[in-house]
Amino acid sequence: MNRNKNAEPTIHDIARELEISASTVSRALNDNPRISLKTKEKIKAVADKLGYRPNTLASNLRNKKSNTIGIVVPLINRHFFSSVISGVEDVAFKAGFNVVISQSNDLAAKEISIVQSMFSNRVDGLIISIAMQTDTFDHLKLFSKKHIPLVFFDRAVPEIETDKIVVDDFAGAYRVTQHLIDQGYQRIGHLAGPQNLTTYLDRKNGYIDALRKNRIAFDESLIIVNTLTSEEGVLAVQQLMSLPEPPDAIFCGNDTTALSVMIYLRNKGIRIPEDIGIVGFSNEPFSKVVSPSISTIAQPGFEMGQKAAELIIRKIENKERTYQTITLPTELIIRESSSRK
Amino acid sequence: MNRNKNAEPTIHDIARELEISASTVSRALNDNPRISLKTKEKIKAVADKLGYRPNTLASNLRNKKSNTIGIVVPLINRHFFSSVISGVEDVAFKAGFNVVISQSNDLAAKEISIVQSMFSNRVDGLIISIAMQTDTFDHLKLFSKKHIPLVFFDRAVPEIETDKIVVDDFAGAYRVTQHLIDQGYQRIGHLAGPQNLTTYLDRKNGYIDALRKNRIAFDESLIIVNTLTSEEGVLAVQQLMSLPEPPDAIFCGNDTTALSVMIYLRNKGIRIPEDIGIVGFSNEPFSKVVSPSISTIAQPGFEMGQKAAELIIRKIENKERTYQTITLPTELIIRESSSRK
DNA sequence: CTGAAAGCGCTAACAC
DNA sequence: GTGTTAGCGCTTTCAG
Repeated sequence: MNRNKNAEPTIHDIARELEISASTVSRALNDNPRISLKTKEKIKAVADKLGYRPNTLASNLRNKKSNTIGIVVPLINRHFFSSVISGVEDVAFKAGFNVVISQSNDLAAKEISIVQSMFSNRVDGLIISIAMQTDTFDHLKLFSKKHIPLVFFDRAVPEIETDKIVVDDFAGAYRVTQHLIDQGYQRIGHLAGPQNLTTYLDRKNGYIDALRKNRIAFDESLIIVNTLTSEEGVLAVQQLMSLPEPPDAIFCGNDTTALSVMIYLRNKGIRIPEDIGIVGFSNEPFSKVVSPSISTIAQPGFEMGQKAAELIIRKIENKERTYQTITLPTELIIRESSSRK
Repeated sequence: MNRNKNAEPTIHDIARELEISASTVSRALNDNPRISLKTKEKIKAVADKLGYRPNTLASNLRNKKSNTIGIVVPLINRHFFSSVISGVEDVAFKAGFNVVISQSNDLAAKEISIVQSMFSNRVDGLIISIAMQTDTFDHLKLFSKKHIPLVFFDRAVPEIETDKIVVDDFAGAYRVTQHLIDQGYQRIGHLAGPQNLTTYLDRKNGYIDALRKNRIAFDESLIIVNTLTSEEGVLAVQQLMSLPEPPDAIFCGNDTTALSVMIYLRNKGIRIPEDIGIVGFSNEPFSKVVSPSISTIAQPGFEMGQKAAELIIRKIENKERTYQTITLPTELIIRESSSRK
């Protein structure tokens, strides 16, 4: 029946050509040991001749799996996230999985919509870093409920018990704060991100803990919480510098704000690191090459992606039911913006 | 039959519950006007109650389309490419398409494998920027042959007639070279990328043309061709600076090499832009914030992605058969590294 | 070692 | 406005 020119050849076409059954063809193409080498070869030859390409859609439907891993990130176009995606793709491809990708733009509504669509598309597993905004989690619980592997990376939801790949934000923040203290800075401010996200909460807590361990008085007015965009970095530093006792160092919740803060201060004639020390978080590519270069905490994005993919693939294939939280180490990178000794 | 607990409900389950036929359910869920409002509502209510989620796989198989757009880039983790991906995702999602993504790592073999896998997955269209290495195109011709929409962006294959979204590399290179000349640079070198890629070829030609129009003698020894990594940038600048008559300006084929070249020269005590002018290409995020900031050509990555997605979706939906090449304008961004006047 | 037959979940011509 | 039926292309029991 499938005789018209531009229809894709199917296993039936090649079966008919050889006057055998489609099941044999299917088995041969899947290297089923029950098929003799001879017939396998014949079948593969005809498949080639006809330009046969398996229809994965059909196979997926039949097998009730899509061979696809979904990944949703706040923003594709951000170095950390694109590194993670790259890592996921790297191992997923080698394991024969496709990767479908979407970005939430840090919007809860879009995230929900994406996640539901991925469910409908029967992704075999979902890797996600939640949007800043997201504060309801039914769309994600759906996955756990249906026993579809779910892996959080970076921004995880504490109340959902599943696999998580995070970095040790607390320790990173602690170390970078300690470093500022070691450099002789005494009055250290902090630009914090949304506190509903554990990453930013942990960073703040690491900072507070470092102050406490060093018996430095903790001053609430030195902490500013926003969403850590360039613009908000500028607003925050304005606010900090207009305090009666302005800080002599600022731990910025990410490199983006660290940079905008530095530029603002430089324009005010304030010297970095002499007058004020600046550190960031994430080790964006630019932080190494700006002047002064920015001290920061490196997060291994590519490795996180690889780990997330490895983990989810193991879950997909073994159906193992134990969850783990993998905490990857961060690295303190000391550069010019905080080195005054 | 579908009675076991953790099986997903299907339209048959909801049909049985209401003692109607599955087709009615299908039609209702797809808002087919032939179904009365009442039954639609009843059906949707039951669907909700059962937690029904359409199985897109099945629907796709039946409809012979996957609602999926494939995109393959050399490297996900590169600002320009992740911007393009972001743009593609942006419009694809709004139009109800999924985006599956893969990276070739600039390896021809991996690219071929990816593209074939995407074909087997029956992507409705493919958006691709080819790998540096790729010099055979059968895997791509397959798409044109089967009339599956194919859109090239940035790095296109001249011999395949299809839609293309490119930037005007020639004009960009011309303008940036002209800018160097306007700044009084006379002996301008060029770091070029692989010449099998039209992007890099066009950049070189734009450079040569600008020299010619300005009656500047063209010196072959001032052009170095490599793959434009940081390391190769350093090797290239070493070679250029050891010429009997070294250049007084270098047009680097991308910002990455521009940066590594600058760092090398600075370490040698050569001043930029006073002693030597540097320009790059692509406007990587870092080029704005390094010191000196790098003059460069901005390519609208996000817009390219949006355009590519719009174009391919129109092709997917209309089956229109005319191809177009959209050339997006570039923008010359003059910064410190080339401004000595 | 191979074939027949059923079915994955959905859709759409065709009937009424 | 709704039901019947067949089938998308593949896999997989069950038989032989």
